[in-house]
Amino acid sequence: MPNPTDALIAALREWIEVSMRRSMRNFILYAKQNNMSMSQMGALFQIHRQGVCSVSSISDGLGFTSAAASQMLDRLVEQALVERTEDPNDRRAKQIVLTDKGRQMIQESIHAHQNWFGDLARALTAIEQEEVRAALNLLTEKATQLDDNDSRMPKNGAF
Amino acid sequence: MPNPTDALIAALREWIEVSMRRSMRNFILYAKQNNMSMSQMGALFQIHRQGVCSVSSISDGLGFTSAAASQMLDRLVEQALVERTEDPNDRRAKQIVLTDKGRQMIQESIHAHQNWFGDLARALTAIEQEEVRAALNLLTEKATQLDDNDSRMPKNGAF
DNA sequence: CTTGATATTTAAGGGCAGTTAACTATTTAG
DNA sequence: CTAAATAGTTAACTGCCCTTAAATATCAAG
Repeated sequence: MPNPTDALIAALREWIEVSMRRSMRNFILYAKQNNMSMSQMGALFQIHRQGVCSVSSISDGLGFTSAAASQMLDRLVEQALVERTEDPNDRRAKQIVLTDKGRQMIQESIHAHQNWFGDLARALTAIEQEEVRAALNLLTEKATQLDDNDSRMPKNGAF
Repeated sequence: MPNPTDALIAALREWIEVSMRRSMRNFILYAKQNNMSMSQMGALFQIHRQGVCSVSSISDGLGFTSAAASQMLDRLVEQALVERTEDPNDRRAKQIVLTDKGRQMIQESIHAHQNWFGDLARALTAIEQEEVRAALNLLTEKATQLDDNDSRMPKNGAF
């Protein structure tokens, strides 16, 4: 006996299943074409979200040791995707930022996993488009509020 | 000058960004806790979607060689997550199916990345829940039709 | 100034992912 | 029946991911 909330949860589940499959497929394809691992893409997104960050905030966000992050950064620096400079406020720490090339890779990967949105939008009538847009904006708003209140969802999370 | 379609695409982009981040974070966490790589989880989902499948359909779906798939299946069989038996119709081929343990892992991973849906649904009024549910069902329906017509989105895709 | 904590790096090593190449077994086509 | 194609496995190898342990440099507190 599904109440309205359960019905909505079921709808979320179905939509996330189909949308995740499409988006992840394109995203993984893009990563593979550019010889990037999931961890590397995760690190890039993490840095993108934070703007400037430390080695340990990357390792914390991705859930592995700072030694691993340091080594992965070696490879990202070598590919000129990120820059690693000394933090002037604390000379033990490093400041990690994306290079232009790194930012471009982020943008391309986002575009790659969203390249089917146009087809989907055009499959809807103008009225449907407006209704769906309103619903999605509402969901996004509430989910963002959840993020803000949720200790399990730190600002520095990758993806 | 955003027309309605562009506005919808923007709404999709925002929602997918926030929902993917939450869902993927939980999914990756679950995989890590069970010592599973992304490739292994992808293979498991692929087998789950197809019910019964061959080694080469897995390697095709995930985009690598059949040798790699064969080796990965060794590890999944060893963990008792999948079963590999001879195909009675074609004795060159193997039939790959999930074990109960494999199915359970799929279910748990889905539950892990959807454990925030309830919080989100309860943040909406009853009327909003119904509107959002209708919009999501519409999106799911149209996206599924896209899948059916889209050669880039084969049935056997992982994720 | 010394002691202890913090941030990062380096070194060594285990394990998985994925490749190519060679091989076996089976099926299909002529 | 034979030749070619197909399905999968195995072996050898490369490279990345990630770990622990130890080292370096800096900062912070007394």
